[in-house]
This record gives sequence, C-alpha cells and structure tokens, in this order.
Amino acid sequence: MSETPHKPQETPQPTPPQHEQPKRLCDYCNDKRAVLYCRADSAKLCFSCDREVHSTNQLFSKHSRSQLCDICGDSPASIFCETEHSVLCSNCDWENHTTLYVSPVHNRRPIESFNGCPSVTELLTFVGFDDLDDKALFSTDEDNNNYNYFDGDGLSEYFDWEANDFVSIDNLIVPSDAAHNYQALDVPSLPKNRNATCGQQKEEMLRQLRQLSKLEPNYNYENVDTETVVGFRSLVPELDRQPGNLHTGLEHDAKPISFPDREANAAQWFTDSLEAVNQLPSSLLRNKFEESSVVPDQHLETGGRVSHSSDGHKEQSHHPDPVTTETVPVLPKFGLHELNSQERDSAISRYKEKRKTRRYDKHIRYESRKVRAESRTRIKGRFAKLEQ
DNA sequence: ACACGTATTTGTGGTTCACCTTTCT
DNA sequence: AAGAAAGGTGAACCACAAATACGTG
Repeated sequence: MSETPHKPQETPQPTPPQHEQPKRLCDYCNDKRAVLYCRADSAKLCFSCDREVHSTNQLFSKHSRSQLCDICGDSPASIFCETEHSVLCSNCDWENHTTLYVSPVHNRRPIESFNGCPSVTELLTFVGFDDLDDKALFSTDEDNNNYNYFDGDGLSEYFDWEANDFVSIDNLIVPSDAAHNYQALDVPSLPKNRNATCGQQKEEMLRQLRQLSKLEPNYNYENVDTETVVGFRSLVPELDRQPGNLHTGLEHDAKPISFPDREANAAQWFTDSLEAVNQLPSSLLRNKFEESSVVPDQHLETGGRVSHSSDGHKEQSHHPDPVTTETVPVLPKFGLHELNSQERDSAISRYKEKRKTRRYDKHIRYESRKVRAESRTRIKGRFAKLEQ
C-alpha cells in the first residue's frame, strides 16, 4: 500500500478566537486557569483541582466533567469545531454555526465528557493527546522547563495535522465504471492525533497535565501506562478506585461509554485489566500482567517478558489461560486479599466473561480490502461468487 | 543469505438471525 | 406477576485479493 506522507502545502495557523479570551480562573484554587467544567458542581476547575475534588469519594468521582467552552469560558463544551480548532458549548456552537455561510464548511463533531478519577494518560486521551510522545510532555529534567514545546520539535509538529485538508466523502467515491480496476486511493494518512479535541486551551492543558504528572509517584515516560495507573491508585482512596469513563458531550450525564479506541486508550484498557486483576487471586497475577503486555519487569518482579502487540484481538490466544499458570508472590501494592475458592471461581469466571465480551472499535488495517469489500457483489449481505 | 513458487491465513462489509432487555398488555 | 411484543445488540456468514508462512534450489 502506498503510504505517501502527507505534508501540507502550507500550515495556516489556527485562527485566533474571535472573542476576547475571558478570565477563567479555577473556582477552587482561584489561581490556575480553569479548563474543565463540572456540571454537578457548576464549577470551573483546573486539572489538579479537578482531581483533588473528584477523588474525595465515590460519589464525587461520578461527576461528569467536560472541557470549558473556548468562547464563553463559562459552560461545558459539547462540540469540537475542527475548522476553528475550538471547543464550544451548545449555545456558542449554535450562535457560531447557524449562519448559512459558515455551518456547511465547518467540520464539527461532538466531544466527550468523563467521570471517575482519570490518570494523566487518560486525561491525555480525553483531550486527544493520546499518542503524543511522552518524552515531549513528561520530561523529568527540570532543566527542560525552559524548553518551548510549542515552538520546538515537540508540539508544533504534533499539531501540524490541524492544517491538513480534511478528506471529504467525495474524495473517496470511485466511479462505478472503474469497478474492476481498483487502485489504492491516494488518500493522505490520518493525522496521528486525529482524536484531538482540545481547543484553544491546549497549551494550558498540557502545562497543567505536565505538572499533574509530577505529582504521580514514579511517573515517567518509559512506563507511562503502568505508572499512571499505580500512581493514580495511590492518590485515590481504595473505595474510590474506578477507571475514568468518557461520555459523549451530547448525553448530558447519561450512561458512560468505554474508551473508544483501543490503541489510543491503553490506559483505560490497562485499568480494565487491573480491575479484573483485583478480582483474581494473587497466583494469577503474573500471567495476567504478561497478557496485558504493558507492565515493565521491575514493577512486578516476575522477570516476565514484555511484548507489545499491535493487535489486541490476537494476543489472548497466544497466552495460556491464567488458571494454569504457576504461582507468583503476592503483590501488596495492589491491595489484594486472599479469596476463598468460591470467590476465586467467581472471580475467574467474571474475568473470563469480561475478556470474552471485551470489544474494541473497528480498525481498518487494509484500506484496499475495505474498498474492494464495499464494491463486491452480495447476496443477502454475503459475498457472492463472481460470475464467470 | 537470497530469490522464487506454493500453500495457508487474514481481513473486508451488508444482511440475517439469535439472544437479551425493555416496554406493553 | 406473567406473557407477548418491540427494540437493541452482536456474531456468523459469504468470496477472494492480499498478506504471510514455508519449502526448495
């Protein structure tokens, strides 16, 4: 397949907000700039206060939080306008996009809210920095404080895609008379941070997340997944441990949805794994963590090999069933307790059931196969043999 | 180590249907 | 409270090009 790197002809800077940036200090500390809005508290919060407030107890952690509207700075954002690179509340979105000349050409999509006490990595996912080079953000070297991530090789490159033209559906339509002569479409590859939904506050968000990451014990970029979860857990009371959930911005505190992109949400996946692990006897831990494939040796002291699979659907079959593995020492770090055999069986069956029903968003690996499948003749939805 | 040929496996989407949950009677 | 109906969800099915694995010289 042709993977022609798509370099924009020119990279127009994001249009500055047309409105004066409102003062939006955190309602809690009154010091940092607020980037989140909690509907339940009707409060604007910075990332660190959000964590402090919502890790207090289980009830608070259920509060749904959204980004703050870039325009009014006073309401929860529910729409991300890719054209303006802004997150907007429904009111501002309505005002800005109801003009006949504007709405048809602006790419907008709903954005998500979250609850729980997400780790830094999960928050990165939430604001769309899920595949940002961790080194760029989480440098532990204090001297790097002077480094301008936004002007150097770091984030400016990361945001380059925003200047790319979006591929419309019209670009992908193949003329019907070309049905038997398929060629790989010259489609620019998707931007590496296509999930990015942070608006005008992205720099402030990254700054706050960077500070937040330093509060998480043992956090470093080399084992971000593990340390994030472990660090996160150490900050949250035992009873309040629950992974962050994302909501679409249109649901208004409705049912939480799971993180949509498996690759982009390793942290969520890992948290799910830990949830299952917490239900398992310690003797099963080793294999579970090997299966998760994200835990460096030094944390589990098992000496197990760590591998990264690009396809989560297959990894399970390559590993033995956890039940059959040998025993490893108890890991008090995770607060495990011994279970009786009934609880143990129940836990194992729950774990297996969850593993069976685990689903991920569909990821197209071969665009050419997709194009071909879409145009193949079918009978009742099934592929039909070609007429000779 | 490399090239080549052959065998096997993978991945793709629209429809159908079984199964489960929710709502209605 | 119980059963029926409606609605929602996800797995299975299909053919075949492309990708991958393997054997041979």
